[in-house]
Order: sequence, then C-alpha cells, then structure tokens
Amino acid sequence: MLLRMSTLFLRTLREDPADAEVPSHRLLVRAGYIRRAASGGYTWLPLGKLMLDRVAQVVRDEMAAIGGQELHFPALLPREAYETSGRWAEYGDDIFTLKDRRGAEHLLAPTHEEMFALLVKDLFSSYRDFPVILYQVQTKFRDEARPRAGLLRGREFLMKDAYSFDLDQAGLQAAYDQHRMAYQRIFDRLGLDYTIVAASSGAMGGSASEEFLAATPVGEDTFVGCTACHYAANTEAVTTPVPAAGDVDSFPAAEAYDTPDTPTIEALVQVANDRRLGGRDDWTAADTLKNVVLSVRRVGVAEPELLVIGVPGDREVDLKRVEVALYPNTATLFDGFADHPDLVRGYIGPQVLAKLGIRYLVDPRVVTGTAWLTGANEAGRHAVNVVSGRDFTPDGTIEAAEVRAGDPCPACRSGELTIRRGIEIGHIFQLGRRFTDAFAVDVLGPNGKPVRPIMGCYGIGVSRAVAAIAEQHHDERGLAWPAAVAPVDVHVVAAGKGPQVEAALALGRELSDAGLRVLVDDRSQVSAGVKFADAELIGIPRSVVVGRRLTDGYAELRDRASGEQVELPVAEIVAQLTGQLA
RNA sequence: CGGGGUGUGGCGCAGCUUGGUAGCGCACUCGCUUUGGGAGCGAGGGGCCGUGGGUUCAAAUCCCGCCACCCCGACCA
Repeated sequence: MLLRMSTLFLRTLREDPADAEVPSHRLLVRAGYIRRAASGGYTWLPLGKLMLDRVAQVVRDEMAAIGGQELHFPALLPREAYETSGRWAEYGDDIFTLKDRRGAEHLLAPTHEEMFALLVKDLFSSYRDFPVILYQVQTKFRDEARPRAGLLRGREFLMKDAYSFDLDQAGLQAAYDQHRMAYQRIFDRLGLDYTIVAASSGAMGGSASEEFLAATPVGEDTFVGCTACHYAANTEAVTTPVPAAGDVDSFPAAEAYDTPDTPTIEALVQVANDRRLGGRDDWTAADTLKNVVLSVRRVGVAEPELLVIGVPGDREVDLKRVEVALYPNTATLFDGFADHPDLVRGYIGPQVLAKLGIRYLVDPRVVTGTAWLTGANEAGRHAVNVVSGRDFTPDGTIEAAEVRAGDPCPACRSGELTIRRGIEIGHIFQLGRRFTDAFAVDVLGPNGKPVRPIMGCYGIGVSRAVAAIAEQHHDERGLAWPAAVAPVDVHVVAAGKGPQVEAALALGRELSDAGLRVLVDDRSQVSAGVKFADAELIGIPRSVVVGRRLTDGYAELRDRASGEQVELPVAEIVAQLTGQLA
C-alpha cells in the first residue's frame, strides 16, 4: 500500500482546535485523523479510518483465535425485543428512539444482547450446537447526558461485542477465561498499558465482571490497586473490610446535647470538642455518623421512595457507588425537607427512622456494637453513644462511602489502596441467563429435556481504544503510534522539492512492493520543516528522510518514539525495514 | 438536570463597551525568489457575523426569544 501526501485527503492544523481539551482529541483532530461532525459524533478521515480498521483487525484476529464467529446486526432495531428484556425502560433516556412512518417505535441499539439471544433461539435447537461464541463490530448509539473528550465518550461509537453461549456454569467460566486471555493479547498488541480490575456488572446484570482500564489521567473511571497484593478494582466495585462487631452493652446510654449551629460535620466536631460532649475532647469526623437522605426511583415506579444512608462523617457519599449498589434503581439527593418535618436537615439520626418507616442502610464500618455521635432529630441537637444494634438497627449495609487512597485492601487486608484513573477499553461479564430467560431460549438436552443456555458478554470499545492509544502514545510534538496499529508502517519524507521527491517515491514503491504500508510525503511545494513537523504530528513509528545525502545514496532513518536517527545507505534502510516483516 | 462559557471565511482569533455595512494570523490560488526544521515579497479567492424577532436612517455591535457547541458538577447532609 502506498499513500501520497500530495493527494491524500488530509489537512493538518497548526493550532489546537478550540473545543478540544484532552490530548487524544486535540492531536487526532490536528493530525487529520478525525473531524467532529456532531456532538459526540466523529468523522473518520482516511488516516483515522486506516488506523481504526487496524485496531479492529487486531480484535478480529484474536476473536478468531478463540473460535469467535463474526456476524453483523442492524443498528436500527424494533422496540419489541428491548421491551421484552425490560431494557427499554431501564435504559430510559440513554437510548435513541425513533418512530417510522407507520408510527412503529424503534431504537438505535446501545448494545445487542437481545438480538444475539434471539438469534441463537432462532437457529439452534440442540445441546450439540454448543458452545458457541458470536461477535460483531458494530456502531453503537447511546444518548449520553454529556459527550466529552472527543472519542472517549461519544454518542455514536464503534464497539466489538461478543457473546458466549454455554450449557452450564463451567462452560461459561471457560468461555470467560478464554476471552480474558484474548483481551490481554489484544491490548498487549495495541500497545496499551492497562489494568484488569474487578467491576460492577451495571446495566448487564450477571455475576463475575472485570474491566480493562487503560491508565491515564484523563480517564473517566477511578480504580484502586493494592500496595501488597494483586487486588485491583473499579472504585464502584471496591468492598469495605468489615470490622469485628463490638459489645452493645459496653457503652453508656445514648445522651442528647444542645449543639446549636452545627449542620455540618466540621462544625459539629468543633462544638463537640469545645463542650466535651460525653466527657471527650478528642472527637474527629470519623466518630460521627452522617445520615444522607436519598430519593430512590425504582424502574417503572412513578413515586420515589426515601432511603437514608449512614456513613462515617469523615467520608462523603459517592453517588456513583450508590447507583451501582442500587442498580437498576436510580438515586438523587433528597431535597424535600420543607415538606418533611420529621427529617430535620443537618440533625438526622437513625434512632427514629424505623418509626418513620424509612429504610436505613449503613456503611459496612457501622457494625453492631459501634457507638456514634449523630443527629438527635431536633434542630441544634446531637446525641452521643448512639449504638448500632442497640439504639438503632439498620436494614442492611451498602457500599456508598467514597473510597480513599490509604484505605485497607479488602483482599489481603495488609496492604493499602492506591487510586488511579483509567479509560474503560474492555469489559467482560458472566452474564448468566437474564436474556435467555427473557426470551425463553431453550434447546433440547441429551436427556430429551430442555436446557437453557447461559451467556457471557464481552465488549471492546474499538473507537475508544484509538483514543486510549493516543493518550498513552504522544508527546509535545504529536502522536507516536505503536507499530502494530499505526495507519502505515513507514513515512518517507522528501526533504527537498527536486530529485528528492522522485527518489522518495521510488523508495516508497520499493517498500510498498515488499509488503509494507507506506506514506510518502511527495508534496513539491512544501518546505522540509513543514514536512518534518507533519510527520511528527501524524506519528508514524518509522520515517525515512530522503534529502541532502541522496547523491551518495544515503538517507536518514528516524524512530518517532525514541527520536533516534541514523544516516544509512538506502539499500540498508530497505533491508532493515523489510526485515521487520518477517 | 444544574452552573459557567462560546458562536465572526477551513483552523485560531480581534472587532461588540461607545451602532456607520467586517479584519488579523495560519491555510488556499497565481507569480518571482528561497530550498534540511513550520520561508520572503507581490497579487488574489473565499464570510446569510449561530438563528428568529425587535429598536434604529443604519445592527457583528443594543434589546428579547430560540438553537448549537464546549467545560465543570452530577455530592458536603
């Protein structure tokens, strides 16, 4: 393959686009890989399309290696299937919906579990047909509340979604393990630095679930690692080690005090120490129990219900963790205190919640036999020695508190958690029978009785992976692609407008004939400086500069990532570059 | 959904306060010069100033509405 800059549909930008903030967005636009076409929608220009296809090809290779079979669904689907699975309502505003000329409702698929389950039901009828792995590389649509950061969160994006169908849990586990290894090979080949983290299964349901996160400061996901063991998890999935329960009788009776003007934890701690509440002057925020009122909306239920969550006062409630814990229900902060005199804003304590009939969930640290400084349910009053299991009994625990660096590791309990950010580039789930149940996908078993297959689902954000690679492979001059996914293998630059152009083209043809993908900068009206700058911006891993030493048969071989450059006879450069093919 | 900001040739921006019929840099076209690190000189082409309405002799500029896009927050109890 030989591309010529003189005819390539490309325009590089000298300045950053005004609407781009993160490096991948800025550089992909500047280097002429993508153009914004709509909010959250991008056009792939020729260089970008080449790269996108190469990334997709790596994914296809490795899917084929585990026996995956590619097929392709429409993106435009009738409402019916998603109604049956319950996801029409569950996804809510996040799906694009539309009506056809007859008034029938459709959606632009955000993902395709329903269709795969239905297709297997349609074609398979015997246990002997299993196991099977099917996948597609498909444009997905999600009406994101806030598209951002170019390719990182769009409303239309390219995704590889694979589904395994097995007859039992052991089969599912095997398929899951195969995908896990295939994903490692894929992301290794893509040159990504990633971490596999325990995840919550979110919108898909199911049990075991892991995410592949590419570490970068601009990532939207926050994840933890352990200083002592291999534990890694999305903060949404981090579990809190549960302390041993205490003796509820070891505390004096709860006692309420006047604590005027203490609606915040800081003010409360200050006053508690000043007034030596309970005879102590060493109160900290961690000794207080903060009670947050949420309004929870259940899927398909119009009326929200109240939920109070109790967390140690030194921690915030992380609403993302709450959403995961309550999924598929959604929660917002309650703001109807004016109509609810029983709940005294800033002074809520758990002692009265049972009487009020309000569900109360606590952080796992709030175990039976722990005493707390908390609200006394009267304006300007708090109580000490309010003991869990004695003065109140929670309805359960919830992982709602924020996760912080330095928290104890739930796996080994000896290490501390560290926090990083990453881009979710892959997600694998043991989905279970949610969708085969929804559509009654049954096949005949060996004993003549019906068997219901169990599904796994496995996604890779292909377009997002391009952005993730850009985030991890760039410098101040531009992109610097890993060889395995660069749009071409070699960038031949004619550093001159005369005979160098012909020589560069000849070299380009020779390399191309040898099987390399080649881009030749044969522009005859552009100065060498501009060509060098463009080459660095575009980021092809190797470049060859044909210039001042053309007459004695030398050219210059450059490595984009390291910046190294050597002058060598052209024949030797050809040998080196083509040698890499083998 | 809430908050902030921005809409002016392909890109980046100025002009708006104080209305007078649009400008700069880059890119693009032509000519001459230059020729290994974003060249110089000269001559050009290209803009319903996001959109609808209003005020005015006159609106990119002032007033009202709408739309689009970007950023922040989806939280301190």
